[in-house]
Amino acid sequence: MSRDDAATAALARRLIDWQRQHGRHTLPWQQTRDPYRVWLSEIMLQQTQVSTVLGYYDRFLTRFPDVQALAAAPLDEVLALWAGLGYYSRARNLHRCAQAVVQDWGGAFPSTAAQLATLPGIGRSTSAAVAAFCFGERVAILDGNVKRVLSRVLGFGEDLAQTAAERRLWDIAEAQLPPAGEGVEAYTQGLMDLGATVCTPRQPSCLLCPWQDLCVARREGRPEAYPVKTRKLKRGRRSHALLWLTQGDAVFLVQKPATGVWAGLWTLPEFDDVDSLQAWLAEGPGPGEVGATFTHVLTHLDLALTPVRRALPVDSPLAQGPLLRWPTGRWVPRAALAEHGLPAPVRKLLDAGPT
DNA sequence: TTCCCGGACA
DNA sequence: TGTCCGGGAA
Repeated sequence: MSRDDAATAALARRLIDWQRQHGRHTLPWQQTRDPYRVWLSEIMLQQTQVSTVLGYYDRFLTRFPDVQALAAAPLDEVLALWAGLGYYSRARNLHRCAQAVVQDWGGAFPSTAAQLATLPGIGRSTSAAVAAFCFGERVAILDGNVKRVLSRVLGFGEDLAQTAAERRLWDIAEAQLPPAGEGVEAYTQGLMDLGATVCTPRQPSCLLCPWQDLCVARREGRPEAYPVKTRKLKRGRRSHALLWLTQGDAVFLVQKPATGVWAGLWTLPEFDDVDSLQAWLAEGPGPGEVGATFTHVLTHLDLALTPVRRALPVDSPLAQGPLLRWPTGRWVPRAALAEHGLPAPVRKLLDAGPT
């Protein structure tokens, strides 16, 4: 074993020891090697914080206790349980993946990272996490936490917006793995825990870090300078008026198309602007009440949304014919709202208002 | 309020 | 390479 190999092994060993003493061990998806449970948690944790996932994971598992139950469920029901988590293509791929596991793998997840990565919604990092946690495979993850931790400790200063730099960091992540048979599970969990609880994006707690004495970023006195990422995201801006039509206890909702923003979720009918919405109302029930505009931010888009509320009398004929303009539309009583997947801002809007 | 963060896929 | 969300920190 060369000196570098020895140093690498010592680094991994220290992280493993730290994870066992100071890492997280009681998250709901940690007391199991069941690939279904681990996979579900990893998909939910993509782009999403642990504290957010905690509110969804158990509920989802109660409704879909195994991959067969999930595969057999209607997509709408999966989306309804996913509503509020964001990135709804994850829920579609989750559903497709469950069906692939049942149809192509006899209902049991494949046991290698390479095979897992062929399934919908499972990329290189997620496949590695499942394979390491469930099957002990010696394979590297590289999610946002790990990019930060590794680039800091090793002083990796290349721009991760460049594909070549990212590829090199993947190679480094593989080279840092502990030797075979030496606890890849605790090592992988340790990287996640370190990134989530110690080596945070801002104000990292370096004094709690098992690698503090050899961390390049700390020695340089600027841990927050890593990882290096140039990003020039110019956000576009779009505005809509939302028709908030109620009748008694019910609200009129339409289902979004299968692609695009909030794919497959239920929302209020959209107009290009308040004027065109009011023009439509003027032909029927009369003007609505214009609410305050609020902004919803997506990765490349600022959505400015203005709700316009109008209540219809209980037996109004307008509740039927004119609404045929929206083929997917339906009246949803308050009690049935939970069965419909609503985007977070729409859910908040409806919860805040009357009816 | 505004800023910042984070994987997979077409 | 652009497209997908929501929450938490500043």
